[in-house]
Amino acid sequence: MAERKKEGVRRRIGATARRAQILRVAGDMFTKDGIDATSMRKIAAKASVSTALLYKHFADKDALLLAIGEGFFEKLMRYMDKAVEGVTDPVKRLRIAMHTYVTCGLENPREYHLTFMTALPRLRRVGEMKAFRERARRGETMADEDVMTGMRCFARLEQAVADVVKAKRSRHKDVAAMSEIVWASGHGLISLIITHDSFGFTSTRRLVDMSIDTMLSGLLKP
Amino acid sequence: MAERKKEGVRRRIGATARRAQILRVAGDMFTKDGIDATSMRKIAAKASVSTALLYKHFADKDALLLAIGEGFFEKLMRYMDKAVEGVTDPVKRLRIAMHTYVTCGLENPREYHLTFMTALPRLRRVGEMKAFRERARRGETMADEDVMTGMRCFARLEQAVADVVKAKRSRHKDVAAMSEIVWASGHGLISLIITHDSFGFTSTRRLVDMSIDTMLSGLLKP
DNA sequence: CATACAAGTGGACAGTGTCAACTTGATTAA
DNA sequence: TTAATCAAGTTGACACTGTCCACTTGTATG
Repeated sequence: MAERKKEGVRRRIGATARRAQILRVAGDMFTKDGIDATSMRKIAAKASVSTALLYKHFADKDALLLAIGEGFFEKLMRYMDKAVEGVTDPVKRLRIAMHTYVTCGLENPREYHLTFMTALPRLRRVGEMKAFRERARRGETMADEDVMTGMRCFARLEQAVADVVKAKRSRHKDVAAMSEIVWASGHGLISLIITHDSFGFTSTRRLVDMSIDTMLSGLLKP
Repeated sequence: MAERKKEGVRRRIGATARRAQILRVAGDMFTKDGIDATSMRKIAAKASVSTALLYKHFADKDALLLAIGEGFFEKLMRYMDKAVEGVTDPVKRLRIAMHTYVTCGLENPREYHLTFMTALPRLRRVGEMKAFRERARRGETMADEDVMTGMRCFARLEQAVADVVKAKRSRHKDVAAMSEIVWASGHGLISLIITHDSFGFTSTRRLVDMSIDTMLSGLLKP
């Protein structure tokens, strides 16, 4: 056996390392070329690995997508934690949290799009939701974990809102509702800007500032 | 030739009628089963027509999706026009316009998802945008027309905002920016509610009302 | 009746997600 | 050293996809 195939060599690097490598490669390709244009075969080729191996690490293409989204959630959370660090005034904290969320989305449009406008909707999409729920019920640990980072991310925002309420600076007291509203306005702003870029009558900077100001003066006591 | 094939009979119904029929069938299937699960072949089968015929009426699958979105824009516009009819107070008009937009989105989640969260992003998606722009430049009348209804829809909102500004009831005077903010908050609310339905701490009704109230009290003079 | 054109079809091409069945490399136990 | 074991990796197939060229057919008009 002096000779051996050049292609098809099995370089073993360990399961977790391979998983990370696949995530890196796939993430790059999805964000650069789009989801539909990035096939499992192409990902496998770029990772110098067989297509079937992808399916040993991820249940299907959507699961891969979702795992990439996870990464962005964590990035976002690090951003937000760092930004509010040391700021004590609750209103300022909330303003900074909102600003950071929007900025992070606008600065990483491809990742934001992938995570909040494609990966999650893909799972929740009407007609696929039921399948997803059943899959989760059948206990594929993946599901719980994946939803969690998103939850923890939202919890940060909720905490900021709760602090404002506790300081009696807000008009209402319903922390959950207020948080959802704040998130919605930020999310709407990001998704409209990064997809309908032809609506650029107003500079992005001004739009973001105005939006956050408007939201805050609507929420806070006069 | 006494005998003739049962399958493959060519029933001619005219180009516009066929186009409408295809749109109807495809719209139903896309909203019911999702985009990926609805193939061109399945659409063709349900419309009792050959697959190739679909491509005589629509350049590709995305064009078909976009045309369906068009239909929803028109529906939305009719809703909004009817809702503000006869209302003279500009602030009330704006509130009603916002409410109608959100309600329409929530009541037609599949169509909204298709139009604002899939069809348009599909074209604008990073990496495909360039191709779309080139296609448009090569003068495929379709493109201009399709963008237009969306524009006209947004123009309605802008008019409502402009009236509020004209009546000197608003804090700011930048109509374009205000309109974009208002749209963003509504869009964010709809898309979060229809995809992340597990965030149902707050009732949808309350969330919508609170969101619009907050937005308005942020925009209007105290 | 011939002709011309719109409306419609068949079948192929290259590519897709997925997975059962198999092979290989490294680590342990005798 | 050798045998056994099991995770890590591959081959090759299946049924399907979007797309489109070359062709046929219906119908209205001169």
